[in-house]
Amino acid sequence: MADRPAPEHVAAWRALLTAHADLTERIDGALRHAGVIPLRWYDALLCLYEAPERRLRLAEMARAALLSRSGLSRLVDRLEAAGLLTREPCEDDARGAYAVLTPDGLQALRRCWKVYGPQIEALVGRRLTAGEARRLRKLLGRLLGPEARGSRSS
Amino acid sequence: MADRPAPEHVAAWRALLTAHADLTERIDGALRHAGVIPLRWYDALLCLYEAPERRLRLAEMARAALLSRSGLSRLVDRLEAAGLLTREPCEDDARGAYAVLTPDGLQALRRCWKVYGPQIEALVGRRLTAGEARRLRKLLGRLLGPEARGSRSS
DNA sequence: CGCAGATAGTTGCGCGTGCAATTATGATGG
DNA sequence: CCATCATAATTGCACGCGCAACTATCTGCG
Repeated sequence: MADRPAPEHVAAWRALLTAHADLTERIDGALRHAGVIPLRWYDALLCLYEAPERRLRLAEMARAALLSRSGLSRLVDRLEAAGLLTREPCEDDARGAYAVLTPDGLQALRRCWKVYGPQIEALVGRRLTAGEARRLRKLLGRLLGPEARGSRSS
Repeated sequence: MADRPAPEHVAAWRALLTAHADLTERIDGALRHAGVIPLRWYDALLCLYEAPERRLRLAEMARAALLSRSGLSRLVDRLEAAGLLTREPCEDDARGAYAVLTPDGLQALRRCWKVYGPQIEALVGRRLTAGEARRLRKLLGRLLGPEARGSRSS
């Protein structure tokens, strides 16, 4: 019942919180200082960039960008106002809409990467070897798992 | 100049963002659902709990709780309004103030842990062995480092 | 066909946050 | 002793977010 977690697990979780807060702040600060789009915008636009035809349904985009639907809706408002993407109606389903990356959006993405890339290199690349980074990615990936519900099933 | 990061490092960074967003959302949801204090409040109160005499200068607390000063100031307002801590003037320095944990605050901390602990166990403990958790913590810890300023030197 | 229920997206609302400016106090130098 | 600058904390402001409620459309069943 109590399910008390082991100290190692708590420490790992707290390290995750700290590392995230620290790195996010530094990177976002660097982006702001350089006058390029913020991290959230980058993430959202990158989702489009990686999608087939550089377009996504808004709900997909919300999932990919780790945002709530309403949050995404407003973000798309801002990105559209900035000319970095456009909304396009969906032909199959009149309720739905696509967000489509514009040339300006692609350019913003590239400009941002000129700052973002070096930041990742400075904050991650210089601190971890390639092998360590792979291990880190794997360990973090395990935390997402399919509900980890070995719980009972088996 | 370009400092392009290796794909492994980018993947690790993205995994960190994803894992943080996913776990934070789940845990905070569980806390809200259980009607206990949210994660931020817990973190802040825990800083006090771990401090000598269960009191901290507000600036220290801001650092420990990963918040800006203004953010912390408002958070302390809310926590004080909820009776979970009190502000006490600092004798050495009339500008400063301490935040001090109250008995109610301690109780809130314990109640929250009853939900938070099992969540960590479910989301981290069941997915990583103790050894893996230790490795994860170490890798994440390396990301904070002392500015990793080999920068140029070499 | 027509209505109930599900689904896509948007909007009202309140909250929490950071930045910049402000207030109050401490430290330093003429 | 007073002026100057640094520091601790708070406050004005605008922004971004999620939840819940809403509108519009699609789906299925009688």
